[in-house]
Amino acid sequence: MTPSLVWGNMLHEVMQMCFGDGDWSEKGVDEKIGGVVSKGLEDLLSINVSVEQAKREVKIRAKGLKTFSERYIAQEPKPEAVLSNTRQQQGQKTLLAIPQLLDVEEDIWSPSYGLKGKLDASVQAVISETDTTPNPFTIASRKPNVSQSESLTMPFEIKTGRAVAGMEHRAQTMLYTLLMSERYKTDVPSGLLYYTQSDEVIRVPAARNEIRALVIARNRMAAYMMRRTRSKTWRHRSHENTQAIHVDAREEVNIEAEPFLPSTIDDARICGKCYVLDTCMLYRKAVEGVIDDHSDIADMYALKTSHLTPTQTTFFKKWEALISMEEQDLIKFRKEIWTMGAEEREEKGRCFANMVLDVEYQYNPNTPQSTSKREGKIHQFTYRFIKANSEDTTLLNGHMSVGDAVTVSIEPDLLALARGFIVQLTPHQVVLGVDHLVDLQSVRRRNWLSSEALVIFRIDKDELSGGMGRIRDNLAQLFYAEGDTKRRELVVDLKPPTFIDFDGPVVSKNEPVAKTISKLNTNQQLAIRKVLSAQDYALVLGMPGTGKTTVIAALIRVLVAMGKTVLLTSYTHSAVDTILRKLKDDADFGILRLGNLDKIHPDMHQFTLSSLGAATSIEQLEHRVMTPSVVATTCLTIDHALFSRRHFDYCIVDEASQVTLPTCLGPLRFADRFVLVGDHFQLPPLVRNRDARKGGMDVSLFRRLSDAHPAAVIDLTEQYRMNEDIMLLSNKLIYSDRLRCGSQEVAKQSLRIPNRGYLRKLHLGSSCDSNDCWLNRVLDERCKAVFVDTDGIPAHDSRVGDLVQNITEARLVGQVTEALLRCGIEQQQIGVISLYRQQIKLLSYLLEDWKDIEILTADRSQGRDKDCIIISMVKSNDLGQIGDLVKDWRRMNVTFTRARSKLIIFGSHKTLQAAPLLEEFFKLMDSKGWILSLPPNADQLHEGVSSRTLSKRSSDSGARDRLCLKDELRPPKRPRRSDISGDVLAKGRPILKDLFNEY
DNA sequence: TCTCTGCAGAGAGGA
Repeated sequence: MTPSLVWGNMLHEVMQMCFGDGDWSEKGVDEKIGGVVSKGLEDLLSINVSVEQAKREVKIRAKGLKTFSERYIAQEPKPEAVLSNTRQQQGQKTLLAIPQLLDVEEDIWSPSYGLKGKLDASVQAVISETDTTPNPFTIASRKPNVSQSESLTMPFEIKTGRAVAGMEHRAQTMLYTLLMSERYKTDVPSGLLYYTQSDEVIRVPAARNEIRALVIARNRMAAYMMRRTRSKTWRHRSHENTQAIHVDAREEVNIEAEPFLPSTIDDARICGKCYVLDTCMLYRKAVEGVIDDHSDIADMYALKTSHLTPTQTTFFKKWEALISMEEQDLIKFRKEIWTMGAEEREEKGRCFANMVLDVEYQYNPNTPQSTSKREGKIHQFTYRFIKANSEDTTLLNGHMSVGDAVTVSIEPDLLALARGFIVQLTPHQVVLGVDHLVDLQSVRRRNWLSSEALVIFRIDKDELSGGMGRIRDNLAQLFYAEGDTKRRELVVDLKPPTFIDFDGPVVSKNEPVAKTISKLNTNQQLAIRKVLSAQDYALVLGMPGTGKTTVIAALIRVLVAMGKTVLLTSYTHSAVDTILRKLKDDADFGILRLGNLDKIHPDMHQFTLSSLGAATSIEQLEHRVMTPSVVATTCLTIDHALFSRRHFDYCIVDEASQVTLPTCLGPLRFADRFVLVGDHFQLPPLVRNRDARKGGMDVSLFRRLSDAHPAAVIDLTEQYRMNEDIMLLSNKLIYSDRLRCGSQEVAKQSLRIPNRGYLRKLHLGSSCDSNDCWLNRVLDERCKAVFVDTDGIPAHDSRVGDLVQNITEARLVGQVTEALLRCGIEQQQIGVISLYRQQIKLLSYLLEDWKDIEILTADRSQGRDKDCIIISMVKSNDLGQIGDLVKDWRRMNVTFTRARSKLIIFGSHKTLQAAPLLEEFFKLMDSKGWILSLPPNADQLHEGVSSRTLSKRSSDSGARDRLCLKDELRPPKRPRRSDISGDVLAKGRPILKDLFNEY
């Protein structure tokens, strides 16, 4: 971020506002500048400039706006409204008037041209020629010499910097004519380029030969990118033929990334001024392996890269390749938005096709409005969409869930009309928070439709690949000449971390802190002491329930009491908020929570900038972001302006065993020392691409460092969560008895049922024998861990496209849950877990009326606990298909260890016992007599339970009226195999050369 | 064998 960038940004916005309201008066412009500047405080913060100065700077640059408007904003061209044309011939004079604004900041994606762009303004302009001499423009538009006025649709590009029309500006404007002609379905023979410094408007003809050259250049660049992604050169040196199996063979995997970029320009003058020089030279050295002692830029090259050792360049090369592999899996989905019809993609579960805007919907947010760009710039408007034909299938079948990023489009040409994410999802409607106004009338106008025409939208899951760019940057930051040398040595070279002697117990003069510490057990106190003695980093391995959160919270208190600042991060929002919850009530220091408001837990909104209202001065904002001792955010959200100004004493990364190495690196460079907290017996980082996984991308930094330096690790083994029955499972199956109960109280706890009367009532006049009733037995206080075997019913799983669900099991879970609640258990005490997303959606719908019951996937449940956990294992079939998810013992470990007093697992004994880990699990459960086999029709025995759920639902209003479980939970449509051949992809649209999509 | 997490991002000038 540089000042001129910021002023440019702001001036753009001011001018766009003037275009919008037609008020170009000095007063009007001043007011707009005031508004824009106070909205952009975050930018001012990062360049360290006051509001007053910013206003002055923008004002100077906005001086010409008045003249511009007087000259050009008119119905017909005025004599002084000169339009320059760099290709103009002698004696020619062209005049311009802009009578109408069509749009500002229009986002246009064009699959036909393989281009995207964001237009400063789209205008309807009148152009008159006062000379009839032929010129390139008239030739380009193939029109005869014109002397009269002509009304044209044109892109209007604003340039606030250098006052000369550079090649890039012309090229950009020319490509915009291409995009615009497609979106407006009309000829766009030229574009407008306005330079604020010189008050000049230049006409850029869409010259055919130049556009052709640009598209060729675009394709060449795309070819380079594709060559890399298609490259078969990432070979893994196979160990299959060798006898020597290393403990961690992945370290031996050799990844060969071929050079994939155009060769460097090697021009000292050009390269010396280039803003990507550091990155360019790093790739030249590490990936391309260029040896250069003679070229024009040899000195520059040496300056930027001679500090790198072979180990370091190899490390960079390897991780760069891993990131690229992983990126492939994202690009794969991403290109579908460009090439696949809505219905086809809906079948794959990544699109809602045939949607219409629900015009009656009014959004009523109960969260505070965001005040800063970062906290929800994307959530500007809220809309509800419903299926055009209401009898269509439910929206719950598919890969799209609340929180997912989406794009809203109208086929064929209005792609990505708005972008945003899912706020709410029910079977028949979806609520979106988006960045652009969705106005039906303007859409109809745009598509030449009548004012009554039905507008059909498609809502696509958007695979944001932006995260990849960030982690690439994280990685590169380690290797730059001016980069993070300390982390380079520790992470790449595995330099041993140093610890100073730290004698005696941890004491603090601060009384509350002393009290906090005294409450910790010996183990936990050791962990704190380890951190305090660490000069570089410390690793805390916390087994389930051992109080990782407590230790982190205590650690933060101790550090802050010592006058230290702390950057607290984790990969997920929920983990960050879990720790803040511990600090929430009695922290006597400042806490700032950064991130998307819609994703931050409502209880933590008090720590966000929004909760304070809009800042009125830069000093106020500065105070708010620079002074809090603790800043909390996710690993990926480290692009807030404050990071360009602040440096912390400590960075704590929670759940570090779940974060990939380059992601984890991100926050570390903003602090002197770091603390990683995790447990590699729980879930590893999620890596989609198989090759990337094989190459070792799922080895977290936590794992890398703890393997290399066991002395830096401190174990937390005393757990305070599970009673001894529940702990037994994890201890026998995973931790080899290392886990201990922290107290007798914990070991013996059980879920107390306040009111068993409900169960008696349920069985009055029921066919179910209450003495032997499965519900009765499951709810018994002595029953602390139980596997409820559904084989007797049976409860088969079913598929929805790629997804798996189990309807009967969902209903059983519903019944137990309702029984628990009616017996007096609080909603907050219950958590429901399944490994499968589709099952989660089903359960969420069934248990919709109890908002405080948490329903989580196994992966999301990590770090959480509840008094009573109900697990739905889902897989139940005669083919013995168990799926990979169950086979990962780390995932099973997580799900089993979430419960404090009662663990109820529903599943098919027969199906699941085929998994080795579960086989042992069943042996153990059996030996303890903890397996309960359900009788046939167990799901039908307690009609009172389930029908109540249903009747309650059907009394609700709206689309849900039409629903009943049978309908809602009906078996899925079998997905049709799509026949992809090149020419059907773009529905007849011309793809010039769609290299990027490989077709 | 089908699952899990986050992330806005093209363009704002430079010369």
